[in-house]
Amino acid sequence: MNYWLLKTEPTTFSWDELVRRGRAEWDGVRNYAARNNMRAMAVGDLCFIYHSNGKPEIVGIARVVAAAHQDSTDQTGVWQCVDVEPIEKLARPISLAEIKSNPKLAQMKLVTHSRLSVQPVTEEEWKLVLNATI
DNA sequence: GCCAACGTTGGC
DNA sequence: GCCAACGTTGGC
Repeated sequence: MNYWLLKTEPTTFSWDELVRRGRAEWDGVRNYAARNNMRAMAVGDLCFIYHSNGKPEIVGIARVVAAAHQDSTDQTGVWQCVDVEPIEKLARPISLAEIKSNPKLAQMKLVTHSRLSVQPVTEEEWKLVLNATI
């Protein structure tokens, strides 16, 4: 199983909205690197949900429930998305500042490739973030 | 295929 | 609102 991080602007689509819907297409991604990461996802993989813009922080965990398929908001056939469902909110959100200040997390794509909206997370990083919430 | 111009993202 | 980073576009 692999781990990922999905960015979203909460004013457009927030964690709470994902919980309200129960399941959602992670659509609207228009970046090749991000799309390729979604193609690499398998059902059962876990994703951090990250709120960008305003108050940057990881807020919750979602699970991939459908592998990459045609993005219903795209007419060109180029873009794809996965479906995810919310699993749980973090015990407390982990801010970008906190991630940057932790030397063990300084290599996260969130820090080194800050604009990539769908990114892989290593198992070690995943555990370190979860440990930080306790 | 290079690279300048331009648009977007997203932290601050 | 500013601006750095970076992806995309298009002329040559």
